[in-house]
Amino acid sequence: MLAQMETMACVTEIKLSGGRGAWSGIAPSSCSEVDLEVIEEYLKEHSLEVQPAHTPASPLSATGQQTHTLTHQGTRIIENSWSGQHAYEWHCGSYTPNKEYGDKALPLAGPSFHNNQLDHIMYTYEAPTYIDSDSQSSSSQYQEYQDLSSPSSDRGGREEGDSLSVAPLSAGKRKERLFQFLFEMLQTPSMRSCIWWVQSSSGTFQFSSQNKERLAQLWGQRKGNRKPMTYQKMARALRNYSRTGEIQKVKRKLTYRFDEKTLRGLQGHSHTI
DNA sequence: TGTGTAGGGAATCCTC
DNA sequence: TGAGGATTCCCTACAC
Repeated sequence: MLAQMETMACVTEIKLSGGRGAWSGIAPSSCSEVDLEVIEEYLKEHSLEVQPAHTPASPLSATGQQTHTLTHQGTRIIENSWSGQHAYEWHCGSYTPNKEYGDKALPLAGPSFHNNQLDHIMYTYEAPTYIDSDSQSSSSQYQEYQDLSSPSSDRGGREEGDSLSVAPLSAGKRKERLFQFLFEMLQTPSMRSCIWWVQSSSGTFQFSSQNKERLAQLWGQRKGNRKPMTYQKMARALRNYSRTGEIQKVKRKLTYRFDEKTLRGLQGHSHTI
C-alpha cells in the first residue's frame, strides 16, 4: 500500500511538473538532469500498478516512512520518502539551495561535469543525510559534513591532490561497505541523477543508465582504489551481495533491492544521528 | 551485428 | 597469518 502511495506520489509529482521544463527554474541543476528516459519507463510500468485514489494526507506506513503534507515557506510541500527524490523535488519552487551544497548539485550528466564538483561531499556512514519530515532541511547536514571534513585521512595519501577528493573513512571506523555507500547516496538529493529509490519501502533502488559510471567513480574514489571504479566492477560487487543476501538483483534493468534486514539496519543507522 | 547489462569464476588486493 | 570483503580481469549469455 505504501508502495502504491509512493508510486502515486511520484507519478502525481511528475505529471504536475509537466516534464522537463518543470524541472528547471529554481531547482538545483540535478533536477533537470534526471534521467527522463528512466522516469518514462518507470511511469509506463507503474501507471498500471498505482491506485487512482491518492490523498496526500495518507497515514504513516508501518515502516515509519512518511507521506504527509506540511507548509514550508508558504509553499505546500508533500514530503515523501520515496526519494530523497521527491521531498526534494517538491521543494523546487521554494527551495533555497545550500551555498555549500545546493549550488554545486551535481550536474552529472553531460560533458560539463567536473570531478571537483564532488569535493564538497563528505560522507560518514554514521550520519548520512536522510530526507524525511523530521530533517526538514538537508542542507544544514551537508554543512556539517563539510565541517567534519578534514584534509587528513587514513588513506589520504592516494587522494591528495586528486580533484575528486571524496573524504575516505576516518581511522578507527569500520570500513564502509558498498551497500552502505549506496544507501547514503540514496539519501543524498544531489545524487538522484545517479541513483534513486524505485520503492523505498521495499528497498528497491535503481541506477541511472547515464550516470551509473559517475557513482561508480565516486565509490572508487571513496575507497581509494588503484584503478577507476566502473559500473561493471561495482555491479560485480553487488552480485556478490546476492550470495550473502544483503542485496538482491531485481529483474529489471539496473535495479537492485536491499534485503529487508539490511535495509532495517541501514535505516536504523541513518536515524541514529 | 553491436551495444549494454547481467552473471559468475578466479586471482589478487586490502584491512582488520 | 588468516578471514572477510572488495577489486580486477575475463568470459559467456541475453535482450534490444
